Amino acid sequence: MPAQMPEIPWHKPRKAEPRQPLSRSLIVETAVRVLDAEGLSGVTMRRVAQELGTGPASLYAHVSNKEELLDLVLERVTSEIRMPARPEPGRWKEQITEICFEAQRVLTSHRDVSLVSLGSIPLGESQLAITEFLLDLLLQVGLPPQVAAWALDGLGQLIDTDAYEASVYAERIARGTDIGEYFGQLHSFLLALPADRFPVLQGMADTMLAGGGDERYAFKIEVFLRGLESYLPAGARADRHRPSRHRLDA
Amino acid sequence: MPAQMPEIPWHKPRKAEPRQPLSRSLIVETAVRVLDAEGLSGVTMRRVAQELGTGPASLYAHVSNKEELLDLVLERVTSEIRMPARPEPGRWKEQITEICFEAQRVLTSHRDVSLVSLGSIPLGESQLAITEFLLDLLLQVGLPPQVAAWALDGLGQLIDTDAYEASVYAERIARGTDIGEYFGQLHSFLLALPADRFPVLQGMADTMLAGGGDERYAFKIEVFLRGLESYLPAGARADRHRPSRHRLDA
DNA sequence: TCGACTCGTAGAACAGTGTTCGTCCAAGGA
DNA sequence: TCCTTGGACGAACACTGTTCTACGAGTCGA
Repeated sequence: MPAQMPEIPWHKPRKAEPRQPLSRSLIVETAVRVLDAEGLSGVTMRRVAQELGTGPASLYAHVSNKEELLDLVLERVTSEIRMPARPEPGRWKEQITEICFEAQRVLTSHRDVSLVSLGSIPLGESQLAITEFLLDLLLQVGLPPQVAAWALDGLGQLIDTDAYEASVYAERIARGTDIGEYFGQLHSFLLALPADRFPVLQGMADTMLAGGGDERYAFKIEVFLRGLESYLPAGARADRHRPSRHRLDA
Repeated sequence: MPAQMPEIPWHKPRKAEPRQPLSRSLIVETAVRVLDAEGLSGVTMRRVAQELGTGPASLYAHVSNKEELLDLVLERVTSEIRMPARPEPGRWKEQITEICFEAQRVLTSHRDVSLVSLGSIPLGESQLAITEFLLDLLLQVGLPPQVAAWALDGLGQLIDTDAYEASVYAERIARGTDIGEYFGQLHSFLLALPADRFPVLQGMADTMLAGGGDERYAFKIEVFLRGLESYLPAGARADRHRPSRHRLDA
């Protein structure tokens, strides 16, 4: 065996080593890690590639777009949402509320990922599974099919929007904004409004800012579900609907 | 008067000419023009500056941020929303519905500007005026103050989200996607779902895709308003609430 | 009338971004 | 064995928001 030739110095070996072979799912996993660590704006092709010890161009063999990558990230995150075993039409409002909160819990646990879901039609596997579950539930309750179908749309928007709003808050806090001070500023801003043009708003400054995110979220869900309830045929309304008292009711 | 000295060639006059002196409102106007012509992603500091015959750095004397510029753009757009002269509690649901559609009309007439309003607290003058109007209306109807306050939150989210969703559609069309073909693909996608895991969804493909944007929008508004209605104290419910028949009611 | 002193105007540059091009290497098939 | 194929990837392109720094014109006080 002859002595090995030295490397020609300017002809470097092409790469160091990618520990694992690059793959679609590995890239998505990494992107989620970066997302959790630095937020959605931190998820750049370069950043993800760097985390994998390579350059951005390498990602494009497995993912056609940044948009597609983000869709995959969203789908992976959505798959963490744990759904109940089966629909319980007897307590459909409670069950939907629980699902909404579970969804928000998962979404907000991955920074501002919910921004991705706004304005994108949910066609991922987990997203469809959730749709299927809710649709089934609403039909079992007795809602007309068209009402159930459109209601899903609204419910999805409610979840996404609220999750995004919550994450905007969270990001603000993460960036060091004192949330108490922030609310104080908001409060005094409302109080400082000219009373001749904004009499109602100015007088209700406290009421406008009352309640935490969860409380407001629960309220919006309840309003939507009560509205849905009104579409129940008379028969279904009788046995399914046990009107739940609420402290805001008169 | 002596003959004028020639210009030293390499010592060019610092600038050509900004027709009008730069100003905050002129910049915002220009940004809106660019927005209408090229969409939100076309609104860059360079693009706006170019339209004004100058460089991006010049804008920063009047506007501290791109974020601030976009907020100003949103406020200017919002000021185009025409509100009714005064609240009419006797037909509050109809009036709110009209306002929602008017808001959507204005927002979608400026491409995808509604993306700006998602996740930003509406503190602009026109935005506050709308809030003031709706709050006044809801209180006159007889809703408890806390309900009215939180309802505004939900109503705003509904308007913004739907406007954004509509604009995503519109942008897709503007980019040349055949919308009929697109819906056809969606339809056959739903039909191709495995029937064992998505029986309901697969069977309701038509129902899921039924209805145009306006119809769906109207439905969501109606659901939310009916939900709100249920928070009316018994007394107010009697005279204010004339239950409106709806073709989807059973 | 003359400086000083602002303040709006910009060119250049910085550190990023998503994406594409063309080249390289290694594995698989004929 | 050669040839093809497809993933990897350095370099580059055309952008982005923002800052630095110098320059010009105008105003104000002396």
